[in-house]
Amino acid sequence: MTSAKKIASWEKTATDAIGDAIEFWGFKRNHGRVWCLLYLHNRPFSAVEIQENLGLSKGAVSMIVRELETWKVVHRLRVDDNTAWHFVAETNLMQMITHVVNQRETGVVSRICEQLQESQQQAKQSCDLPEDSDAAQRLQHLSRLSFLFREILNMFLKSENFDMFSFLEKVEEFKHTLEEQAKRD
Amino acid sequence: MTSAKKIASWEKTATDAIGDAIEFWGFKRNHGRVWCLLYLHNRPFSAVEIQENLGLSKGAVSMIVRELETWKVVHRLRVDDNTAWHFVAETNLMQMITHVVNQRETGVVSRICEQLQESQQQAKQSCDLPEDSDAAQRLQHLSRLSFLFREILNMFLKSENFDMFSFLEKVEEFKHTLEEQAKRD
DNA sequence: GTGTGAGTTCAAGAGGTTTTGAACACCTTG
DNA sequence: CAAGGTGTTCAAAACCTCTTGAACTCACAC
Repeated sequence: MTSAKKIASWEKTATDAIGDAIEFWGFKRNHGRVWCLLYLHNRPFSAVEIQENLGLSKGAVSMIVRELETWKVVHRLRVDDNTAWHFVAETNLMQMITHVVNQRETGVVSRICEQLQESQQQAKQSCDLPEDSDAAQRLQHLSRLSFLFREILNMFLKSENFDMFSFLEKVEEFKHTLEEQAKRD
Repeated sequence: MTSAKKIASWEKTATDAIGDAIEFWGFKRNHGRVWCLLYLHNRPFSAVEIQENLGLSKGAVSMIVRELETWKVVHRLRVDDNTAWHFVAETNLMQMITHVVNQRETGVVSRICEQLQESQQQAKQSCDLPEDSDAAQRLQHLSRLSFLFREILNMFLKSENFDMFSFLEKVEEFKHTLEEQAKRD
């Protein structure tokens, strides 16, 4: 509870850096710290070891490693004679990131796409927004932008061979419609 | 204070959607809601109008519009005879996003790059980490990954003509080193 | 059964951020 | 200068998320 026990200075710097990165990204700082500790050592750690190395509480370690497991960035395993669970970090960085992005972003982005479409529907149904009005066009732009993001995400996700070319086309196309809109203002 | 006054149903759906998106992105929900309101109407709004349309307090509107101004996603202007400030949304979506990403991400990503490098330095100086050890290589990988991200960001930022080709090369190169590392495990 | 250690859960607390609203400062006008 | 509308500030309140640590379950050993 008083803080870390055995961790080296360079390890603290690294785990904190990854912790900060991951927190900026919208996860908990300690998710990053725990994963990084395991990744750097590349051997099974018991919950107690994690607790001591990073100065976390028993409960915190229990929750964090389980969350890391559901993101599939940490794996649980038994070590021979030992009765306690041990944990190792996923080491395939690219695959790991792809997987996390998939779980985390896809849902949110899709929901926003749907909400914006719903807004367009509502605007049509209530007659207070002529379909060719300025506002309707702007709403359309937001909606299109959200679809563009979804498309980028999907391309990145099935990115064995990320189709940069059709992607670039889409970006250019979208930029074009934006510029036309800007001229009309 | 009791909530919105005149906003239409479709507007509420849209502003909330953008609010959610922007909040997921790490800003305040109300940043997104205010910007979206202004964007959809495309005319100068006074602080009081914003307050009434979105059901915010006087103080909140004051802070939020000022923050939006510093991000350059909203502009302040006087409207003819009127004594009060009015606000309009930036409408160039792509430019706007690029600009915000620049301000927001660049610093954070660079800081992480530096921290990871510092960790490598510390590891070298204290002799507890042989330079060719497993852990040192992993640390190297993290460091390289952070540089890759910075590179992607920079490319996106000066993306008049985003150089997809050298970008792809870099990604492939990095993937390659990761695969080699994976084999050695 | 009793004891021990591992692991989980959850209510309470700590910590952090956002919003509120009252106080204040500033104009402009009568 | 007094009045009224506008804009800012900031301490307090509301809110939300994360962590703690005690209580509990479970499994195994003696």
